[in-house]
Amino acid sequence: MNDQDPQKIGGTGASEEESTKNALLQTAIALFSKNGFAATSTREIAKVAKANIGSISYYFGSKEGLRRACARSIAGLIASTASRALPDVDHLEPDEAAKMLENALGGVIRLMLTHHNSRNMAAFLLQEVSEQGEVLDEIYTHLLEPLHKKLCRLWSVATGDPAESQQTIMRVFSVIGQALYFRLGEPLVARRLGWEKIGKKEAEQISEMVLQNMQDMIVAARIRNQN
Amino acid sequence: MNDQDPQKIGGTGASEEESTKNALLQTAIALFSKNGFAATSTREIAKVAKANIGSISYYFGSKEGLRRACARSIAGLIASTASRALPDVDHLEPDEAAKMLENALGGVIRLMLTHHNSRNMAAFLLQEVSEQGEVLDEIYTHLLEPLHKKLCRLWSVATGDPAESQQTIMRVFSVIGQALYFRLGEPLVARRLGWEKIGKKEAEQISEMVLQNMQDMIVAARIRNQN
DNA sequence: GTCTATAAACAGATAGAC
DNA sequence: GTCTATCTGTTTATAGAC
Repeated sequence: MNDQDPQKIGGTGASEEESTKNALLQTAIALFSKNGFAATSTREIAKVAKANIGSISYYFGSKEGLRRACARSIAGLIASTASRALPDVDHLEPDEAAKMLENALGGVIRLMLTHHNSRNMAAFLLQEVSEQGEVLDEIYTHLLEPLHKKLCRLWSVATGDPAESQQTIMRVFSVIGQALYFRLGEPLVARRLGWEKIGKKEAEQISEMVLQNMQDMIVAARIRNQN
Repeated sequence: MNDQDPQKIGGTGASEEESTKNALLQTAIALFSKNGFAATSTREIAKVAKANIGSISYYFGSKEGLRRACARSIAGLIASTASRALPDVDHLEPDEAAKMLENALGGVIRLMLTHHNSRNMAAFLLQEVSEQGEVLDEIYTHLLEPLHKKLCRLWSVATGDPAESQQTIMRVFSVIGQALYFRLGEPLVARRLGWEKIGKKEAEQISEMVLQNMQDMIVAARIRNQN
């Protein structure tokens, strides 16, 4: 209806035999994200992906197996993207660390609010978290924890706060939360602001504001640490 | 057949004829919130509520009707609670407005993170927003918009920012977003902080930190407005 | 108002042809 | 690898007894 073709994501040359598998995966991510896992039937996925219903069992074993594959695919892509955006965190000056935090967060916000696949992925992960299924463990261990620790180290260098203190951990979560909310509450946010949808221009405004909030928080933390 | 008296939610005083209806409503909110609308069968609701399956049709017409009733009940309760917490917003000094924002936000965070019904309600509303169903319109018009406008006026008095500017609207959303994220991402947040769950003590810590962030944002906004 | 039985549609999974 | 037909169980909704 509205989502465009579920294309290969970061995908380079998936072999011809796997194109069906990949189409199923991308379609499933899109539909699960949009309508939820339980509300999406395997028949619908197969139909949209232009595959037959049997192929889901063939490639993924079951509907639950398809869900796991979706989660792994997304987590892996985000992790690799993040490790490229935050290559080396050590030996930085406070202002460099702050700048790196800004770049990373700004990039994530713009990507999450505008890029179609990213929107789907964020929605998918959120549902997995709220349903607390089996994949949650994997998401936490392989994706969230290493990424969050890296951000906390950056925050520590930028502000002088200790990197693994409860305060720092919560503070970093609250910055992430600001960004995520604009994706999650998009229908409400857009309407309240008189926007038809959140496009490139609107994402830029949101990004600027969240980054300014973070900057204000960093400045305040530095002042607190001067005492 | 509308849902006034949303006060009786954990309800002791519901009239005898309506106790079945109320049990169905509360059970539905809990199960829809926990497992999602599509993943929850009417059979399960009836069983948990100790009612028979036919009673859902009898009282609410259909499963979709039950969902609408849940949304209305929650929106009504939140709206009435909020209007009690924020009775009069006019003729305030900046520091009074800031204090009122703090009290309201702190109250919401503590309630949302600890009180069982509030947790369910927040989860339910979030799902409705992300699914963009019919009730979304009602939630926006009767709940979010009036409440958000009130908060923006408070923010305006506290900081000097114009009340209905895009900046102010986004800023208030970002504060709400911080609070909501800790509810939404609770499984991840708790694990990262080494907490088993978010209880009263933990909610207090989160509340303090978010309120400090808001205070920092208000101070920074005041400074910007001095130019 | 409450409850049971049942209809009609739909779900996920699979066997087997090609 | 792909596709169809079909099995088995579950879903919502409803008709009708009490």
